[in-house]
Amino acid sequence: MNNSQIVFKIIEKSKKPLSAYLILDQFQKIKRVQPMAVYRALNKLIDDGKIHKSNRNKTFILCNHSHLKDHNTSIAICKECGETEELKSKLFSNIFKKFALKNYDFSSFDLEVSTICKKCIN
Amino acid sequence: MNNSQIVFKIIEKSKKPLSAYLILDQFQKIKRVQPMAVYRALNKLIDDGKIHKSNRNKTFILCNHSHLKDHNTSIAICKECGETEELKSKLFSNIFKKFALKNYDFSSFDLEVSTICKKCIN
DNA sequence: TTTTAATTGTTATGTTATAACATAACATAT
DNA sequence: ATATGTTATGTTATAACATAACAATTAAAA
Repeated sequence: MNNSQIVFKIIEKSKKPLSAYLILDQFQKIKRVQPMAVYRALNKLIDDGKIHKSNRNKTFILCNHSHLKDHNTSIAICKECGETEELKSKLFSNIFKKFALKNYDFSSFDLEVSTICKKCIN
Repeated sequence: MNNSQIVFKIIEKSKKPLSAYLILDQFQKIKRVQPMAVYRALNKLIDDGKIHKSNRNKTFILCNHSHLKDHNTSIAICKECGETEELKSKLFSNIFKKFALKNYDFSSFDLEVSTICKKCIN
């Protein structure tokens, strides 16, 4: 197993979204590695479309492959607990098509919506 | 002028989205302050709905007040140049109403879409 | 006026991420 | 077999972003 595969496994096994340094902690139980190794593996997995990154929480989550045809990604994040869920990008691409913005091109996008999950709402 | 007002002015004057530490640089031309002072001012401005933060680029931009009634925010960011633009949240709140997700509540959200601006598209 | 709350100052530290340089490991062409 | 290309990995250092914890000051309410 190469580093990317190890990192993928770590993310796959985790119930919670993991930050790069939490992934590093796990990784170091297997092998002595530096942060750079984790970041490189993460970037590769992102390039390969196997994981997504939440910019808000700086965590990395599995891609659920619901967007194989379009390479757009859309995720929801709970502001409270950090839980994430992948959304159907199609909904948004339709909006972007309909209400075109003169300054931006939405043929490829990466959307992140911070909100609150129903467990945390109280 | 208190710190928040100074920070607001700095953001207002800038043509480009500024990171916290770029704001700090500007701030220090006026007064000797530490990063904490900037972050506190920024958080206050965000709480007051006067600015938004881009999680992707870690930059702070003026709120254009197009969302006074709903307190939701939506911004587009160019992956290349970091330019940002505030979008009409209404478009998205409609989607979220229509295609309700069972695990999330979208009565209040904060949406960020990374894409490419037409200047950078080539 | 004194006590309370809010803001600001300061130091230290924590967290996330990349630059820069070097080597290993393996495949393919000469 | 050896040179070359390519991808993955190792390593050190540091840049960039952010908060904790506590002290001092200022503003506002009692």
